[in-house]
Amino acid sequence: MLARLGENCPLASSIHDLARHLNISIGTVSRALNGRADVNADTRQRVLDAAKKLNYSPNQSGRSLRRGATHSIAFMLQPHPGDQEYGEPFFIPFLTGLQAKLAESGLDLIVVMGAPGDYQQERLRRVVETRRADAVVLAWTRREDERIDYLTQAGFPFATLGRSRSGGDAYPSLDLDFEKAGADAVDRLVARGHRRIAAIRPSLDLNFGYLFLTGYRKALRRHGIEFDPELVADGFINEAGGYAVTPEVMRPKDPPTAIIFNNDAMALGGCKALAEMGIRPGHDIAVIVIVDTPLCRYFSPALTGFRPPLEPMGRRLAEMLLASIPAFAGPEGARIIREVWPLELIARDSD
Amino acid sequence: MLARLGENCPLASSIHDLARHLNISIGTVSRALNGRADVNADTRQRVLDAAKKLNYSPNQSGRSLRRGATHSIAFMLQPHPGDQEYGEPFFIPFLTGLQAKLAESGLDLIVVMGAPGDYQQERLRRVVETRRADAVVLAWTRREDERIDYLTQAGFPFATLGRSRSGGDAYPSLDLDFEKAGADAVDRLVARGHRRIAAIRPSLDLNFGYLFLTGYRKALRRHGIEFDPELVADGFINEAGGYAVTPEVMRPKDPPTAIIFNNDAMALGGCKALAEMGIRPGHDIAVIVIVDTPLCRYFSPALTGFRPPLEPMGRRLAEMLLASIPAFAGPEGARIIREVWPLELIARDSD
DNA sequence: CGTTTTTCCGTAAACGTTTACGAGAACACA
DNA sequence: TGTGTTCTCGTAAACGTTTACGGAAAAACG
Repeated sequence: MLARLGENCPLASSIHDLARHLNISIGTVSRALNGRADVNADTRQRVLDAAKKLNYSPNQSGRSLRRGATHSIAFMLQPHPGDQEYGEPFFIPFLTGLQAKLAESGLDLIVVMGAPGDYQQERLRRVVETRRADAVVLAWTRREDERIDYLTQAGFPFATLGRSRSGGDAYPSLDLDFEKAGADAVDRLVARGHRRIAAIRPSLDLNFGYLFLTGYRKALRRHGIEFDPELVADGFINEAGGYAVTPEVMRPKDPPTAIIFNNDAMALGGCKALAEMGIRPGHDIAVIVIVDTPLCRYFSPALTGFRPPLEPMGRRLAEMLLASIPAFAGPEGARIIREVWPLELIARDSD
Repeated sequence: MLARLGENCPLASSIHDLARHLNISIGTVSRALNGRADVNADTRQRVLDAAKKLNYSPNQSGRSLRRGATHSIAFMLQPHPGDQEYGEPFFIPFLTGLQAKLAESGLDLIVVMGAPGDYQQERLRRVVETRRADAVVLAWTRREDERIDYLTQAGFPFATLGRSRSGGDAYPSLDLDFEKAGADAVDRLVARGHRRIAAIRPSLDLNFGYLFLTGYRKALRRHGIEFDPELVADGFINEAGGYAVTPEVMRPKDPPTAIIFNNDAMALGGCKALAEMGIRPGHDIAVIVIVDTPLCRYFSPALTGFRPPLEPMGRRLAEMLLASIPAFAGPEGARIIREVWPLELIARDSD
């Protein structure tokens, strides 16, 4: 036996209470509430009034059970291994947009926390198997992503923030053009006279790190610069990771004159490491961040980088997810939309 | 009509399927699954085996409906007004601890997003009225908090991260000793020769900002320093807020020689503003942060501050919440626990 | 006025669980 | 053998909805 509402909870009226109060049947009450056509306009109004007066709101469990749908979408939020003290601020604006758009369709957004490290498989199964949500939204996509394989194989609706090679094109996805951003960063640095350009990436198989490096290498080749693996390092995708891994690329002989960091947290940690080595970002070395946040703007020096439009991305991915689900898509039918958004470089003081 | 699972979803077995497969009644299956005593050990094993084989897992809606409990706890996550681009990383480790402890009791943690600005009242009502969760956890407590009034009046179980004057002592709460931290910061600065000490707080009525200022003022008085309201400023609780508001306390005549920031984001924004004024934190002015995060450690200079033990706090608050709910509390019965944890100053380079 | 259509509403089943109740079988005891 | 107890299981109701179905009353039509 688990928690029950207190007896003094004034919000426990059911559809039966309304029916009794109005002396009509529960069927009529339900139809009136759901706006069906076969109910008299007058009785509908009486039901609506009574609902407001008795503070009625539908029991979610009952409704879900009957409808076979929960009216909610789950976002899988995953602390990364190494994030004991600090998390990813990236998602809050994204979730704000996601929830705003979902709310317009009467859907709730729930965020499901996983334990660090298990990469969500277990949590995801739980959400799917207990039918806690009608669809899920995934982030941190990997190149090969077992979550995507699982969901497609299970026939469970989902959408992803980020691309993957898994699952074909059968699901909606929204991603940023990290490949182009990587190339743009190199172009800009080369135009400013740099030839030795390092790259700091998150470890794991995160796809955006892969895409970034692809663009980086292509641009180097285009400029006739030979790729030097010693100038690339992978680390935890947080401050500690950037801090730990940046010294690795600062080779004693022929060190880089510029570093591209894959995200803001790693850049902040990396700049700390540089400072401790007596190297001043923006003066002694150029720094560009691929995925920045306002943190980078308020850093000294303000870091040049690409700002992802997180809130619009959340809204858009919600639209795309809904469009892919037959029950939600309009008369034109369900369709899978995949988008890759451009990333715009914002020049600040660090390069 | 909303989304339904795809037909190829292999996870749709119900208790009836198990019963049919084993040629026994659904009652027995349910009892076996729930570990009740009145079922033969042999049949129980057969049920368990079949459940695994048919990939059974209980339908959450059905269970919730029957039990009158959802087996899940909701955390209300709220983007602040002004957080268009960036969110609060503070909560991820807290949520990690919360979910870890709840999972030990078989409970799910769901995070409910609100829209920025409405301060959750509407979302909260929705969660409570549709009975989406058995209890909720609140953060960002204000001195007078209508959410707390609402929940106590509704008799709905909840716990808070942070204290409030609302609702009496009828609910569990876990807070940090911001008053002592504020005083400790002043003590440390005074011991280092400072007499003009500014304070930057979040606006709104957030209780921890109030507590901090109380400690600050008490310590000033203890040291015989007159309180100067011109050295106190309130702003949005993010980088932009710190950036915007810090110049206000840098009065041309008799400026402060030290600033205490209430949290990490405001401190980072504030340091940016200082840098643009040609004032170097750690050299020209001392800086202390009351609630820091690893960001402060990786900043240059590393900011002196107090680190909240977020993950343990999450675990503890889960324990406290569970202990307050009769259905969960052990034989000793439900009890309300309220705790205030000390905050330890970690000296770094900024003061 | 008789017939057909429309409007409106009540009845009851169903969604997947849990659980109170009772019944049959097996067993113990006198 | 008769009575009482224990073990195990099936039956059925209940949780709060939604909805297919049918029927009564009203309206429309000839």
